[in-house]
Amino acid sequence: MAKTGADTPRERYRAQLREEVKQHAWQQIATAGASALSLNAIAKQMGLSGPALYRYFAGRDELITELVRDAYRSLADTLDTAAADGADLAGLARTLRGWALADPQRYFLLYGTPVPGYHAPEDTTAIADEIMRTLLGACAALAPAPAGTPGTPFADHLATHRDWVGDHPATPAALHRFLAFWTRLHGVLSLELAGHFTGMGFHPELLFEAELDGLTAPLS
Amino acid sequence: MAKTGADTPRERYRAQLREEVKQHAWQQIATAGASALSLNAIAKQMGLSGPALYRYFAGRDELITELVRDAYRSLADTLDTAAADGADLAGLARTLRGWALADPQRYFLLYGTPVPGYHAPEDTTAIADEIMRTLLGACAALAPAPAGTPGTPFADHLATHRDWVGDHPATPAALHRFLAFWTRLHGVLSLELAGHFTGMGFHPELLFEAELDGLTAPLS
DNA sequence: ATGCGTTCGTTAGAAGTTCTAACGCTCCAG
DNA sequence: CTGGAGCGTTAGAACTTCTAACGAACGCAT
Repeated sequence: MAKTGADTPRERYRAQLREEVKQHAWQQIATAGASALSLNAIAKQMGLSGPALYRYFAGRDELITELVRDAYRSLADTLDTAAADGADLAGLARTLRGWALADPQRYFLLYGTPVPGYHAPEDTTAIADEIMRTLLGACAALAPAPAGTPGTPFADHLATHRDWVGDHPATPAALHRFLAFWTRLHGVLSLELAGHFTGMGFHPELLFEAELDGLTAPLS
Repeated sequence: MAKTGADTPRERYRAQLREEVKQHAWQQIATAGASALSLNAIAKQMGLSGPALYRYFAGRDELITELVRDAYRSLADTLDTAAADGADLAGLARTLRGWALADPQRYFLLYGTPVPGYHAPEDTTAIADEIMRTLLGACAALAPAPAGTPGTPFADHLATHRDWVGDHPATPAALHRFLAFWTRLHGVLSLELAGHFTGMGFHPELLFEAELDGLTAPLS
């Protein structure tokens, strides 16, 4: 099952050193942001000199892509295990918040300001889709609105624009709920993590919970 | 009134060249992002060489700070004139969306991923406060909920945590509405501008309008 | 156990970047 | 018209990513 094929000592060493590089990179990102990531500094921290890291990463971009992949993987696993432990939509929301607060720059690496030229490779978007499916499942698992409740106009639009859903059997109302869930929680989280609430006096967690309340109730 | 005191020819020239630098900087930011902004490239584009720009900006950081200030000023003015033209909360929301779509990287410069070390100078946060006040005013101008409607729990919290409001006579419900307005619209906008909706098939504008509908109705 | 070849880490260097220092030139003010 | 302030230049330091060439170490196969 493990495709972590580290049979030969060389491959084992290689994998280990790559991990160590990534660990230093995360530390550097957390303290100075992703744009300030320096291969040279990492090499120096590890006791080797400059170009040595190019044996392990084709360049700065590949390292960052690898970090993005790991971050997506970490979030997907965190949400999946929470869901497996019986977390409902609200539980997943709090899990997401905890994950984001644990390392804001990691969250921003996934959902922050995009670099205009950069296009994410196929497999990272695949993990992003997995995350969406997990959350969408929790949205679909909520008790549906009582029969006769009129659907939202946007849900009607989603009923005919659900390419992104794949074969998930979610109702348009669930799709609308998922998009509201995603965008609202991202809105609160990203502004909080960016420090736009500091000095305002209120507790961001309470705003998060207030939004969550509106999200688990029937959508207006 | 105009503190734009460009009396002497030198000061006039200086101000003009600063503007030209900023114009090139915006162009460069729009195409490659703020992190890729290069003083050298701007100098080359303008026909002068490298260190010449240090007569006009103390460094890259001061240039970026100036751009942030201009961006805040632009957004504040755009919203203020819209409000002066009688725009209500929904109108201001659409104005905000138009402003953001016109130059996504400018929006991200204000509300995107923060640089861990950086602290915005006093005056930029003052303009940010002005923007908040404009939007808060539009929230307060909405028809209040019918008497007897129970306030949200978060509004109760805001009733005792309103340091940030200054002396604005907004009700706790209006404060809650403003925060929901800000975070929800930022959520939709930032994900849309970051390209996270591309390929999903639905129209982001309709999601924006759906969120706006929920925002102008009484909050849950 | 002993080559031999792959892989590793090194230094050297090119092409960038920001930013400082020192030097003329130009233009404006008194 | 002359002195000084301001402007733009080149030189250079200290960085960055990344390529190229070299020696050394390691492990696999014989």
